[in-house]
Amino acid sequence: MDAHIALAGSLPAIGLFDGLGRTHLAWLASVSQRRTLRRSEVLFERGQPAESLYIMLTGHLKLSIPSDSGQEKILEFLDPGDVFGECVLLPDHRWIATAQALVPCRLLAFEKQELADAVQKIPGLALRLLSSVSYRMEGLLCDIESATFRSAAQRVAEYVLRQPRVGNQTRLQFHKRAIASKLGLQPETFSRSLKQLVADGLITVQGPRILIHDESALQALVA
Amino acid sequence: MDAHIALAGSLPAIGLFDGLGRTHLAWLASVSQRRTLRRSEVLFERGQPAESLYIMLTGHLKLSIPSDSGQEKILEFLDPGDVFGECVLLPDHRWIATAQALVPCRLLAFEKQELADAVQKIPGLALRLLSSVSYRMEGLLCDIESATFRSAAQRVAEYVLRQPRVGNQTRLQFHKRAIASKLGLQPETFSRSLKQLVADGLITVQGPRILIHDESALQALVA
DNA sequence: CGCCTATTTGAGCGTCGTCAATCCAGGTGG
DNA sequence: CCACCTGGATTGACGACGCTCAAATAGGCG
Repeated sequence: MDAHIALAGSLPAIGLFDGLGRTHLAWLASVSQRRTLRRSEVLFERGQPAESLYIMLTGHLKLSIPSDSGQEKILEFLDPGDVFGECVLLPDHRWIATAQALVPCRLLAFEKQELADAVQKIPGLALRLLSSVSYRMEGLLCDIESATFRSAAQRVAEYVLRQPRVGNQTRLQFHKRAIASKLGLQPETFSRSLKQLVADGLITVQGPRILIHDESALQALVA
Repeated sequence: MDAHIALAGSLPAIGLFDGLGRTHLAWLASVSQRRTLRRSEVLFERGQPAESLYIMLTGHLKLSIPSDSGQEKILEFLDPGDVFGECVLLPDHRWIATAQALVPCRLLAFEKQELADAVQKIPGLALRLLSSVSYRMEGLLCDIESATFRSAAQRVAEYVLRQPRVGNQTRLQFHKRAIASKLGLQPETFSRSLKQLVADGLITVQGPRILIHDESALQALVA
C-alpha cells in the first residue's frame, strides 16, 4: 500500500529503527498501525489490558498515575521519537499509567502479537527495546533522586535548566500545573518557587517565557 | 570445569534462564563469574562505569542513591533470583545507583561482552531481560505512586501488608532505617508511624516482629 | 560485661499543602 | 473593536505533616 511505502520512508528517522535494513523496515511498516489523537484524548487508561507498543511521531502526551481523589502524578512527558509501552510483552499485562494527549498527536502502534513476531524476526530489536526501557528507567531514577533530596525551588531550577534554550531564553512547553505535577509539587508551590527564583534575580518570567539571568547561580542552587 | 557443571545445575532455578536448553545453560555457566560479597561490601558505586549484569543467588542487597549530605535513598532491596544491571548494555554507561550487600551475598556476574554474545546466541534472552526490566520499572512506578499519594502511616501499613506472613505474624527483614529510606521517610517518622498503627490496635511490634491484628483495617487504611 | 549502633521519644520548627479569593490571558460572540 | 467568559495562574492566610536536633533507651556483638 502507498501508506506503507510512505511510512517505511519515515521509519528510519525513529531511533528505535535506526540502521535497520529496508526489508525489515518495510515489514515493520506493514504491521504497524497509525494512530492519531486529539488534544486531551486518552490513548489508554490505567487498569486496561495492554495491547500495543507505541512510538510517538508528532505531538506530546503525558504518562500519569491517577489517584482516587482526582489528583494525578505525571510520570513523564513523551515527545516525538519516544517509545513507550514496552511492558506490553509481559503476559496478561495491564497498564499502570494512563496516557493522554497534551496536543494533537500522531503515533505508531504495534500490537502485541506483531511485536512478538518482529522481535523474533529482527535480530537486535529486542536489544533496542531493552535499551529504550533502561534509558527511561534511568530518567525515573533521576526524578526520584530529585524528589527525595531537593527542595521545591531546586527542582524548579533544575527543570528550567533542562529546557532547550535559545540564547538565554527558554520556555515552559506545558501547562504549569502539568509541570508542577511532574516535579511532585502543587501548582501553588510551583508558582511560588518560580517567584522565588525571580526575587533572587536568577530569572524573569513572562507567562511561559523565561529569561535566564544567572545560569551558574541556578546550577549552584541545584547542586 | 567442575564449578561450571555445578553451576549449570543451579541455573535453571533462576527465572531468567528458566526453560533454556542444556547447551545454552552450559554456555552461560561457562561465561558467568561467581561473586561473593561480605556484609556491607559495595558491589558497585554510582558514577563507576558499568561492566556487568548481576543475578542474585543468595543474600540481600540494596540499590540506593547517595546524596552529597550523607543521606541515601534506597530504591530497592534485591533478593535471590533478582536480576539487575541490565543497563550495562547501554554504551559507555555509568551506574546511577550504588549496590551494597546487606548480608553476605553470592551472585552471578556476566560481563558486558559476554552478555552481548549471549543475547546474540540465545534467542529470547533479550526478551527475558526486557521483561525483567519492565517488571522492575513497574515496581518503581508503584513506589512513586505511594510516595506521591499516601501518608507516612499509609506507606508503612502498605509495606507491612506486603511482607511474607506466617499466620498473622510477619517480620521486617531489614533494618528499620533502611525500610524507612525505601519508603521515603526518616527513621523517626517510620518509628512514629508504626507506633500509630499500634495505638490504633492494628498491629503489635516487638523489635522486627509484627503481629497483625486487623488486616482488613490495614488494607482500608492503605486504600 | 561493655561498647557501639539502632531505635525510640520528645520538642520545636519549616516546608509544603489546602482553601479561597483574585488576577490574567485567550478565545468567543455581540 | 470591545465586552464577556472561562480556565489557568497567582497570591494570601493558615495548618499539618514530616523533618531536625537532642537525649534517652534498647539491642546486638565482640
